[in-house]
Amino acid sequence: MQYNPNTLNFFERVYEVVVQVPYGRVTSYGAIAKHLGAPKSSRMVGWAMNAAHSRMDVPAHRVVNRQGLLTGKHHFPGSNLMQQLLESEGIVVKNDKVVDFKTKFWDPADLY
DNA sequence: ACTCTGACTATTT
DNA sequence: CAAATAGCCAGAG
Repeated sequence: MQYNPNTLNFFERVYEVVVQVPYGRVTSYGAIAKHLGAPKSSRMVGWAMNAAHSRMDVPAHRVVNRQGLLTGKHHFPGSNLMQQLLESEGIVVKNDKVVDFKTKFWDPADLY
């Protein structure tokens, strides 16, 4: 189902994907963007996360960059809340990077 | 309508 | 391996 990259619900679509990230798993901005049919709009996904602050149902802490780096940790309250949230889910974070990211990585396509 | 910005990514130095 | 570069596109002023 190819989405039409209209500005319509771009954020909403991002949220829909992010909320589906299973407990103890993480995904990347690029993967989400690609799933939305706009692989070049990974930055928009990050931007959407920024707006997702109002959405408490959006686990933004489960979204990291392609290297498993917690690039958005500075956008969370506190200094290391993002990492703590991840670790509380069983994710091992070292040096702001998800250990075994390859294994913990979850792709929206995995649902199908 | 225009310009600036950014929670990215791939490629190159 | 770290830093710089370029492409990318939608939101905000």
